[in-house]
Amino acid sequence: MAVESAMQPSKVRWGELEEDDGEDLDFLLPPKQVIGPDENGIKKVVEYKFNDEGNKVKIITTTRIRKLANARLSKRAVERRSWPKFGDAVHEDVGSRLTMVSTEEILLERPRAPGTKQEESKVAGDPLAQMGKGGAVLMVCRTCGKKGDHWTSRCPYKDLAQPSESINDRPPSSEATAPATGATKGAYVPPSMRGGGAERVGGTDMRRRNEENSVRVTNLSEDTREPDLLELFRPFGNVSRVYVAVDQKTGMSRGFGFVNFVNREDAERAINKLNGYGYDNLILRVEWAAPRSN
DNA sequence: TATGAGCGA
Repeated sequence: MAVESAMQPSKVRWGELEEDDGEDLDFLLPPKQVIGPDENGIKKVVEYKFNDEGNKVKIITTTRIRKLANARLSKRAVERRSWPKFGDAVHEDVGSRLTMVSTEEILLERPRAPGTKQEESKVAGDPLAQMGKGGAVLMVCRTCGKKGDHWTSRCPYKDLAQPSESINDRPPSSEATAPATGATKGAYVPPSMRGGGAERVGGTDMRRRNEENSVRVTNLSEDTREPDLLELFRPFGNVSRVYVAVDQKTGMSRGFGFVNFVNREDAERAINKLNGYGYDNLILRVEWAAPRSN
């Protein structure tokens, strides 16, 4: 009922509607004839139609099919015919064919499509090596081991003693943090259970997401992504979160991001060292982030 | 140019 009648119109396609105005009398017409092509390459098609006034009209279409030998090819095309086979065609019997379907694998590199995430970004290779686009990749920093970015003397980490003992480097069940129950050593202890169930570790409430020690990084090049930021900041200490602001519509980086450190001192040293540091041909601005407005 | 997501009691 209601449903059926509602669906009825959608079954008729608009393209078919036009044929319905005026009856289709084509069956009254003689069939289409194709004559030739003859030895001169002339092909004739004879067909009949009704014109707008409803009169029968005979339509003859004459086509000349150029024979290849007579075809007026460009000089260059003729010349190509005499080329020896090359590429994949060398090993194949392709007759006089000049073109082949290549089976060569070609990897297309798409600039970040919206929706794709960090896996595609520079972290796949050595990010800093790729930074020295076109430049010699002979530079190898003896301090941090990065290639292609900077010499040892310019290493942003060069006068870092060593990345200060970061929490992740410690076994999770050190005396201070082991649960009172005395778990097997090496067993994972969720932060909320560390320190005998007390929620405070190092003065921080570990049950809440760590929004502390948030560092804002601006003037990022547009192809800097989160893994790149992590690479850059990790040497200063344990990073709890990296975030690069991305335009939801375009997928383009908005040129700034945030890095959260577990330890405030590490964040501070990162700010001191990386603020003003040239990265991807831009000068980074690194400073304490204001708390999120939300 | 420039201070961030989204999950669901």
